[in-house]
Amino acid sequence: MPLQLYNTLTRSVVPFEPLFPENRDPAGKQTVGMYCCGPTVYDYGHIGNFRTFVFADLVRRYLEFRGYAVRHVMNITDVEDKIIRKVSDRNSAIAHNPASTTTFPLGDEVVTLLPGQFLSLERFTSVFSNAFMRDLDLLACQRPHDLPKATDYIPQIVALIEKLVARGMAYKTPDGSVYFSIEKYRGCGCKYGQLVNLNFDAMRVGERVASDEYDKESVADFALWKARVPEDGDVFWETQLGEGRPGWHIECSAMSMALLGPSFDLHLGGEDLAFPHHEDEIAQSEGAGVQNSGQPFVKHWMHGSHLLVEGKKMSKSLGNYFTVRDLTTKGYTGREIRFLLLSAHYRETFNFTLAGLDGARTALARLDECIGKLQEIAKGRHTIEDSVVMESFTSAMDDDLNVARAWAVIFDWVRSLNRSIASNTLTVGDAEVALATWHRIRAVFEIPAGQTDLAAIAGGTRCIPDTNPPIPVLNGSNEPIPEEVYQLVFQRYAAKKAKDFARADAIRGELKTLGWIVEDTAKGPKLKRL
RNA sequence: GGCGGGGUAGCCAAGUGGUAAGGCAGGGCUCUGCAAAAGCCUCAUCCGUCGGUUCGAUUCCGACCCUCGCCUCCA
Repeated sequence: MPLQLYNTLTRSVVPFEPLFPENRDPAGKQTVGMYCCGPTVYDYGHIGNFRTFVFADLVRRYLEFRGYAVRHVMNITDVEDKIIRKVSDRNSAIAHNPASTTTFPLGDEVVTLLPGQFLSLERFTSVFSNAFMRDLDLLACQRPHDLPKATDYIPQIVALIEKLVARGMAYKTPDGSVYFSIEKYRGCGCKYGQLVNLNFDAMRVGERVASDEYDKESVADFALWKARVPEDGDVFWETQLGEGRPGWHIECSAMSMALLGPSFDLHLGGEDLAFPHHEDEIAQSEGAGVQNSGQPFVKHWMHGSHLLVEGKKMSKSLGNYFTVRDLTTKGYTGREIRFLLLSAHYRETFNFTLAGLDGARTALARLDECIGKLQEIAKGRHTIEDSVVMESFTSAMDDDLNVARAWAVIFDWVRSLNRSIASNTLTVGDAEVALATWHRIRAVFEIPAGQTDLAAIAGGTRCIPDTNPPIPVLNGSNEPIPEEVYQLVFQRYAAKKAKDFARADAIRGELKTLGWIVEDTAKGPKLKRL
């Protein structure tokens, strides 16, 4: 069965076929162009944003697993109303004392401004775009191949708008802004409302139209170019369209087509982006008439559902608004967050909870423990994958990325391995096969190595003095064991041998205060980091 | 008001016209001097409610209840 993915355009799960099957990379792999709407960098991203980015990462990794060469593009929106407002607020605070050097913290960074200098849009957005990159890394998301910033694509944006104006799809208003005309677009036989069912008569769109959009001919029309206004400060570009800045939707059209061509395979984003953002992207991109005849702007649209936090919509007042660093501050790791985000189907609203994160930690420990034992048995070697497990895994993932089913396959497999390990029937060869299997699967979920996964095996391990045969102290953590801890383990061994169990238990308590757990295994004491 | 998702064990979450995956928590057990964040076993007569179709429905149809989202910046 081929890979099947839900396509918002058809509202159904359909086989995934590259738009240009004949395009291959040097290695002979079919190429896939994939664009995912990225962050607006005015603050830290929250866990909901990252659900979408982890989802995009999963799509990319699974396509790669399936043998495609993916080019992954994600935009960084670095000019936008909220950004401009934040920069301007900051600058009006600074303006009170323009004669001296100003220093203030911004996000994770410290900004220093010389006398007379103001915070620039670029400096401001770089702080949060850097933070975004760090969060992506923490969640083990592969960096997209291209991370275009809107401000670097002004010429392409302007060119696209001019094309739309030339084709009569867009009009200039008296203030100098340019709007896209949905009526003209539909008049050319194009369909507006491909991603959502729109009933223009029943829409309550008139009720909540922002008051500053009075220049539009029709309420559904949207801004391509916003003419410069005083509040923009020095955030404007001098272009053939006049002074101003791009609207929001147009940057994605301009950048995606600049990097992936006028027609490409996949476009992803959060479910809220389907309308109006993605709908408008289609209108702009196809309205410009740059595709070859019969080709769509995007073949396959995918949308990730939102998440709830502790059963509620995230909100600061409810205290359930989490950024990635809020969670790491609470002691959770990137892999735990990633695992939890990858535990539910992407089109299902997911309830993200702290208890779920705790559960993720335990589940991951079970996985780590199993892989660690396999490493010990196979001495880290791996051969070929277990075809039965790989087939079950692939068939689950082929079914519109059914990660829940895929994890069930993995945990069933872990249980059966544990049974064999416990009964001493797992051969070195079995372990090598199992490790190869995990190696493949892990490339998709990319759950970073846990403690025992990286554990030092056999060679180099220190042994308890004067034991014959030597009893090794097993390191089940991913950091070196301190000398102090080694000494305590040796003392505990001596106490146990002398049947001074009170002393042995006391030492276990001491180790715990030092952050180490000791488990007595058949091979020797095993240390894990608390 | 229009459109679109959901409601499955204490919690999270798959799934099927033929009698309920997986994870966490809970319970039991094993190894152990004792332990373990070690391992194994166990844990829903039942899938929002009420009707209907069917030999048989949690799965199909209808109604209703509840809930979330989009229609406006938003992952």
